[in-house]
Amino acid sequence: MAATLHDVARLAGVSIKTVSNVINERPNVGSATRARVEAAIAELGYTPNLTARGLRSGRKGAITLAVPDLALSYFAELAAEVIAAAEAAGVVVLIEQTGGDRQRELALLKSPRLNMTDGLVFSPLGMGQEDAGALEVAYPLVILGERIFDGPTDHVTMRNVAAAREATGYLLESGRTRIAVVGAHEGEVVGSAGLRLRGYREALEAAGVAYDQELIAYSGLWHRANGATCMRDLLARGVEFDAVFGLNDTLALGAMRVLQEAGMTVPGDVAVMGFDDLEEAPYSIPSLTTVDPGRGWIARTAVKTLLQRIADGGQDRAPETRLAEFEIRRRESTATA
Amino acid sequence: MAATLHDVARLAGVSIKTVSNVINERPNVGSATRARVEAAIAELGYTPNLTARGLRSGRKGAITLAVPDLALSYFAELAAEVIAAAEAAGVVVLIEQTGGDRQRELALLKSPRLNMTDGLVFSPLGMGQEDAGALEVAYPLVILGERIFDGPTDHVTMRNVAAAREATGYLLESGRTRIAVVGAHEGEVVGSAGLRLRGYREALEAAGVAYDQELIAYSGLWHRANGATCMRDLLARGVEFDAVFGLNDTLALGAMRVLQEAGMTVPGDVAVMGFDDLEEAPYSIPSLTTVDPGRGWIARTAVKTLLQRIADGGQDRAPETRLAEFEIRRRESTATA
DNA sequence: CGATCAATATACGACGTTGCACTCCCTCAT
DNA sequence: ATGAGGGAGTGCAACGTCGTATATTGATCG
Repeated sequence: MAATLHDVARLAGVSIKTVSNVINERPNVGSATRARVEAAIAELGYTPNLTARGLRSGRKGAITLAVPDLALSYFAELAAEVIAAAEAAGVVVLIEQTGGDRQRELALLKSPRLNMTDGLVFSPLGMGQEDAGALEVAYPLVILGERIFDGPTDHVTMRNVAAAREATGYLLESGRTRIAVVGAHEGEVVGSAGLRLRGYREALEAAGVAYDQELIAYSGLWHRANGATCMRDLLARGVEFDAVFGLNDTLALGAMRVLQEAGMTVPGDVAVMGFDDLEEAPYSIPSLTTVDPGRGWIARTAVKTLLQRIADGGQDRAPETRLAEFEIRRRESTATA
Repeated sequence: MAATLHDVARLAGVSIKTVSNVINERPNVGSATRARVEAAIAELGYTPNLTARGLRSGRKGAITLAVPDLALSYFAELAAEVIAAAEAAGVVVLIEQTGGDRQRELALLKSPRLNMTDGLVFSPLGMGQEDAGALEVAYPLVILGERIFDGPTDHVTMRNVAAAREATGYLLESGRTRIAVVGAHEGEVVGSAGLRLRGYREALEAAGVAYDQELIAYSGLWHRANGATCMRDLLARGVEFDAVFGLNDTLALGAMRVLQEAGMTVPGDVAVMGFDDLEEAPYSIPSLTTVDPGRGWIARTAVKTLLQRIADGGQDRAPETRLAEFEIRRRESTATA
């Protein structure tokens, strides 16, 4: 059995409350007493029971991170940074996977499991603007991503429209005019797909290039396989293009593979642009030009914001939206001759 | 404030214990009473306080998974499967990252944070056989990987030697005789690198091909960049080879990129074999032949074994080692003309 | 019709911790 | 000498749940 405060108190010859005070570094403990208590703690190998502490104090020292799926690189890298940021603040992270399924996401928001932690960083994928009401919850919540705006909670996200506009603009400037899009979602307005497509259209418009519906390839989940499928579809339809904008890196890499299979050269025949700046982007062949959306900043800010809310307790400050800065990472896949 | 058993009991006009009995589906609750209690639960939106339950019962319904880094694809995909398996058993997963650092790993094993969960699935990377003693801990522990054998705990792992032998054998059978190895660890005997290299040597021996030290490229962490570096090193040294065995997929992909940069064709000039069967392996160019080491099975088995130990309580059954089956996934990177 | 028994429901305390309110005693200014 | 001030340490209660022991009820049986 693990030692308790009682055991330590008995050994040190003080009250259990004094031991508690030593552990929590409170004032009003004499240095001799403190030393005695610390010796007893060391001797018994005492560690505080975090469950009991959580019950008594209401603080658990843990947060939940909910993402669609850790097998999707973007979310794995995001999770890695969230865990690191939380650890730096002395907090642990519990991870839930929703599969990007709206029902599971809505269920998660009401799950009793959440009361195991002090708050939630939530990256929804299936929910939409119409579900904003479901974010009205009793615990601290920070949402990520671009499925819901102006919700009742803090929101940390990236500048999708501006970044996609700049990415597209970069392709246009380097002389490409027929830019295919891979991974669009039919009819979507908000959501990463919708917003990035909007940035794409804005850039075309600014450059006076006509938007051509033919160039848009639609897909479901942003898996590599779907990027490949989109590209096969474009090729099968015989659409002419000299550049591809993958709405994320995974799609871009899948598409690039098919392009090369089909005998086209990148960037010679076709330039390829991604979005996310995954760890693998510099190592594809050719290396992938992409948008670094500020993932690390997003993770750190989400954690900081959530912990702030938790520390604030019940006070209702107005919800805030925080936007990460982005940057185009120029690599080989868009090089000009 | 969230409702408690007391609130429900008051509303339903029964004792708090009866409510508890309803929630825990115990017998000896009349159906009329049960209905009344359930109505009260619904009306108040009561959910059990898991912290209090954890304190009282000693079961928290959560496990910890400790891995080096979620940004490493192998561990991200492993974590995804561990979480899925745990969820199926109604258990949540808390993730710790150790950075593969021996000190942090040792510290984690003694961390008070672990008492927030019921047990640990631990994938060490920095610890070695000499640290086996540190695995003697008071909580249920299942270890993964190949850093420590015959330790005091359950162990779930893959058949590294056999799989590497078969992978190498496959290259030999398809006519390759000068097989470079990427990602070896100098002097390592256990550990994935050491074991896979041993499998490689065994296959060479079985085929009567001499082991050539020149063909082995060493690296630290199995990042893509290190695969690239190894390959640059091999090319710089002017070593002749007609195949590359990357000790994992990430290394193989990094190496393959450099090969192609250098103007060599895969699999024409050089065949490339990986290990892990990452989600991206089928989508590289060319698609990567690799060893599927049974990651899903490992995740499920680790969770099942841990939950079994937890359910068993203090009984000390002898520790067991469970080995996953592997399979070679034949793809383009090793095709023969 | 009273005794017996199972089914149903309850009361009490404990899990290990921390917040609050308290006592004691020493110091220091008046 | 007196009282204010505050450092040091204590005791009690409570967080919300569940296990154990016990009380109550109604049904069954000889």
